[in-house]
Amino acid sequence: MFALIDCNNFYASCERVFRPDLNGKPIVVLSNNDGCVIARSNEAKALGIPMGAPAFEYEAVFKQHKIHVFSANFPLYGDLSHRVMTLLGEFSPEIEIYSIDEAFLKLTGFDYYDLQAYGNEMLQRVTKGTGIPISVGIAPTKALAKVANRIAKKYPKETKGTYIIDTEEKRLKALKWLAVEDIWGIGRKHAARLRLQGVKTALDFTQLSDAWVQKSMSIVGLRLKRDLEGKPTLDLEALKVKKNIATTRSFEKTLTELDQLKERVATFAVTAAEKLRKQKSCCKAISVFVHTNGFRQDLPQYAQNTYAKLPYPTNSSIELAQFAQQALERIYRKGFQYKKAGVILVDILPENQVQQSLFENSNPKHISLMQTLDDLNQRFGQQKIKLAVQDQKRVWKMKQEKLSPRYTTSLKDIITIKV
DNA sequence: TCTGGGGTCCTAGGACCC
DNA sequence: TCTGGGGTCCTAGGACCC
Repeated sequence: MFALIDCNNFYASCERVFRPDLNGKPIVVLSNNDGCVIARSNEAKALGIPMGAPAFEYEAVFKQHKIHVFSANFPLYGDLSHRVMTLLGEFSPEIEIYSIDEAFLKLTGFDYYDLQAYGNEMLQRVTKGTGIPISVGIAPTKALAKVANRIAKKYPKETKGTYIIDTEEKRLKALKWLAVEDIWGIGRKHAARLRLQGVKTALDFTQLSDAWVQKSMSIVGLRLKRDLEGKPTLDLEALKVKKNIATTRSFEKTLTELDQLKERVATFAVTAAEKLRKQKSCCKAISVFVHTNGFRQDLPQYAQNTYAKLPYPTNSSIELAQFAQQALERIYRKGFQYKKAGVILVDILPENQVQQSLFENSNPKHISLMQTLDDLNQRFGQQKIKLAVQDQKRVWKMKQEKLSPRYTTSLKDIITIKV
């Protein structure tokens, strides 16, 4: 059996951990730059706030219903996620951390366990240990565990947060209940196509012919079908090193000058390089893009990206910042108001598999330099040590007007208790 | 009239996830 | 005025190899 554990309204729940006064109150969390809604508590969902709602359009609604609005606080969410995963890891030797708020556990050898009780135990442990509410779905395959989890979440009272699909009868009932567009792995496009075929539920989907599914949805669709049929097809996946590493941001105010963009792109390259070194990799190529605000059709639009093979593999912030700036110069055009830019490191390989070249290599001194840089930044705070090309005056601040404290990752934000 | 067979690598585009 | 960010996998087709 597989268990899928999913944190309920994760970001909103994180904001409540140190603010118990917000229990039962509507909460939304905004994306970077306080742009749009990326998480909602149940109360906010009930008020009809959609996912992705632009914050400026909903300001009046937030006010009217006294909705508590937060800027995204990713250090807090990342830390609480880590705590949740650590606790879940106690429940099975085999765990796959699927996303920041979800994990699969493989329950091999649990035949004589009361899984309902086991799910309840997970729930108690995580709630007590972190304050984050979770739902547990248990079933013979990953796709069915996803379905079971959905049921647990939808009917918290009846299921007490844990639902198990362990009989053919329950499987059929669950699949009949699940709308085709809500199946894990079926997105908007496929759902629309399936609807045209008369497929309304997950059960209908499993009754299509293998050939049709494979032809129109590739092997991915076929695997999913088998998994939903209760034939274990998808297995736990090991933690993999990333094949792409991106740092991209929208700007609060548009930029027009090359120098301004160069500073941003250098900073993005530095951030991406830090992530690259963290997984002990180098990259052989880089991609840089810029674009104007696509929502402003009244302004001249420009969007361009470029891909550059590097002369040698590297993970040095200094070298990558230089290459990123050179790439930017090739695509920059004067006369546009730029809204967003990004750096994506591609062609990633482990740093111990880098081929030395006879002619040109990454500066070997940068290895210890980057190590020192990372150590200092780790100790004294993110990007305390910067490159000279980066903004020294902190001109570029993200719009984060409703940021909560970093309760668990910053000593100065730690809560004080008055006795 | 008739023109082999079996591969790999790369890229763009499409689909999906959280 | 204001609209997020970061990933994965699969397929088809072209170029190329022996």
